[in-house]
Amino acid sequence: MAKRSCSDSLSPRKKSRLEHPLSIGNVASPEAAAAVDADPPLKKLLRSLENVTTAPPNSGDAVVYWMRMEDMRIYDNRALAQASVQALKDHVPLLVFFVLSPQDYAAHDRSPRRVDFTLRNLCVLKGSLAKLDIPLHVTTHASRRTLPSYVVSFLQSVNATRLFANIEYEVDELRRDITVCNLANEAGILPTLVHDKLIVEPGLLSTKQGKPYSVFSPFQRQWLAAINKNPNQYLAEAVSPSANPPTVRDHPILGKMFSSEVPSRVEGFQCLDKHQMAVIWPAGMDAAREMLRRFLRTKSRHTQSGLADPLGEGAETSEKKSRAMAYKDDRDRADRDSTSRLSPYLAAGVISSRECIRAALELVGATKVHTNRDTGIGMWIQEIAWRDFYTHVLAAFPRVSMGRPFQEKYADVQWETNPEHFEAWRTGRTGVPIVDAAIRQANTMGWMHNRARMVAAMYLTKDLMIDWRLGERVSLHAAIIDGDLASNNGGWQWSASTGTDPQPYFRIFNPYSQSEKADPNGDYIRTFVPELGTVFGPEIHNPPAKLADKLGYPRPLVDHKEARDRALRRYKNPGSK
DNA sequence: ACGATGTTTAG
DNA sequence: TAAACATCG
Repeated sequence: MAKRSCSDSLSPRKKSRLEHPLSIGNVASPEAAAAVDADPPLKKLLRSLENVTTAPPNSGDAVVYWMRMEDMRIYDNRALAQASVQALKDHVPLLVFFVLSPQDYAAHDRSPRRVDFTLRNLCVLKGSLAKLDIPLHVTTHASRRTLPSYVVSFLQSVNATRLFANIEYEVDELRRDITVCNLANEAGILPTLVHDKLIVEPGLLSTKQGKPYSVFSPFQRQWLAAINKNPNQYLAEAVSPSANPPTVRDHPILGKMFSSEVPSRVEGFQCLDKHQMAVIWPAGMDAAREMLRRFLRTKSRHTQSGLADPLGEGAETSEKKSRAMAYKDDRDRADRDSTSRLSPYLAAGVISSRECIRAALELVGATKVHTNRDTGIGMWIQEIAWRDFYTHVLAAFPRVSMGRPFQEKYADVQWETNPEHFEAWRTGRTGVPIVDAAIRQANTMGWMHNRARMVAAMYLTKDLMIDWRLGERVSLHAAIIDGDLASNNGGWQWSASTGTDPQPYFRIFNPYSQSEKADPNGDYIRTFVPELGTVFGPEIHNPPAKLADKLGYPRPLVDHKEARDRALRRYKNPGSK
């Protein structure tokens, strides 16, 4: 069973496993959580970088860019850009290094699909880098504990002078990188870690009291102001890496790396529908850019079934609204190809969010970033702001990823522990069509429409009253190809009302009215819930028991109104039944 | 990034 | 009479 993130940081005494027949993983004690928040690992990393004492080395055989599973691209990649500039300056070749770390993937509940997506992207990158005579060396290292020393001995084995990497903001990754920096420093290798994932780096924005933002709206205001004040800083494209001198291929160690293979699998992460995933989510920057172009430039097209055709070209549009332009009105429609579908690419860093914003601004001829015009583009840029926000929250309040609710007052909310209910939710057999369609979409596509995510998550946490942490783990672990710890955690805590959302606990979706809005004709439901494939009337949103029985579709597990009252009761008075 | 319910308004 | 709006949870 996978362990929860950061578990190894807690003393065994302070580990408290909630009494729960369903494993939600380890939950940090309030004291441990407070301690991590008081001095977040990101600050520690930045401090240890300041303390690096190594003098810039002037001889060696390589500058190394260590690519990780969240920055898998060559273009607009800050660490890679800096590494390349430095390599050129130092007259040494640039080497790209990647370590597959199965224990980390297990600890972070990565899905086999996500791991497979990583491998597929590595294959594409290997070829693209080779064209620049840059070797990509991919290895597997089983033990996450010894990974830092493994990385540093690799650096020594290629006689590296410098190490470049983009910062990963998860707690375990930050702690790993602190150790790597210290070890590299001791070994005389100069480490450089840079902010790259977000438009605005974590820690930069703060309230008038100097505290990190914990509410989205004011965060977004500041976020926009910062970007518009200095767009060149925040939206600039990082320089593309220069080619190595071709003589690198003669180097006894680096030369061999051109012919080494990217592993085809990672032990314990067998992806059973590799081929289908490769069709829906092709790897590589070209695929990501094509996805972006489709969103910005084409009008959505729907298949006969009503399911948005994930690979359909769409109609190139000049006058008609593109999908991006229609985003404001269409984004809550689960039955349409209404969203960009870029999340797998953004999560893996195959495309940068900077590039997304640049392309969106260019489309509407705007020079300022805004989120409130009626072009649709503004609403889409807001989604990128949410992405930044949740990583800022994770960086400033790392306990949210250690099993703690952002709002501690909800730490004692009583959760139901019915394993049959959880199993029904996980497999898409809750008897609520929109919820089941959502879950089954994730199980078949590795991806879920954003509105469907909210509806499905809200149903688990408020109707079934099952712990959000279980949903958080399972959604990443089982099916989803686009898992990002910060966004996933933020989304789940939003759904569970334990998060940063200042709206009170009574934000409870009515799954049936949500269904009518997200899927007015039932196309989405019929596509993913074949039992209901012959139901065309409005009853598809909530099939009468007789009809459900006849079609072999399950009856609802709970009555929504009763469940709603139960949730209201429990949140009003955490600890009560 | 809400829902249920009651009240007002447009037609 | 239904859609829009306001209020409260």
